[in-house]
Amino acid sequence: MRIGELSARTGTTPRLLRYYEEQGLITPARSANGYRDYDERLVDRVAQIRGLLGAGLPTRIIRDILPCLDGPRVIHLTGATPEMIATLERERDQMTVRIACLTRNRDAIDGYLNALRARGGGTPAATSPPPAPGSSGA
DNA sequence: ATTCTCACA
DNA sequence: TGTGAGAA
Repeated sequence: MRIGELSARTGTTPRLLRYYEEQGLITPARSANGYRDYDERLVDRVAQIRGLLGAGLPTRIIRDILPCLDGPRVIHLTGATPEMIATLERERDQMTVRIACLTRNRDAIDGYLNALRARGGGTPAATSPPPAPGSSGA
């Protein structure tokens, strides 16, 4: 399939798909006309990439661990070099930090929402927006 | 509609 | 980590 179809089926913009290629995350074949030709399996692969990126992993790490994931489930335990284990441990710890930060911000927003609802109830009209909650890290 | 590159946030 | 512009 061409980039437009993969774009539609993965919900990512074509521009982003080229960017992932540039980062070495995917390597589509080329048709005679120079157009990228994406394999069917790339649909799931892009979903995996988006999931990992959404979890906060940098493309560099994803590029390293992606070959170790064949299906939705982890398979290549064989490629578990001590190097990779260390990076995975670091990534896990960073995720823990991000989760804590997200939790704080969610609670801050929740508290603000509750305060609003407690005194106003009605539509807040067009007043100036409140300052953002603690933006430390996330 | 697809390709590329350069530049920017 | 992404986006926009301009040209082919």
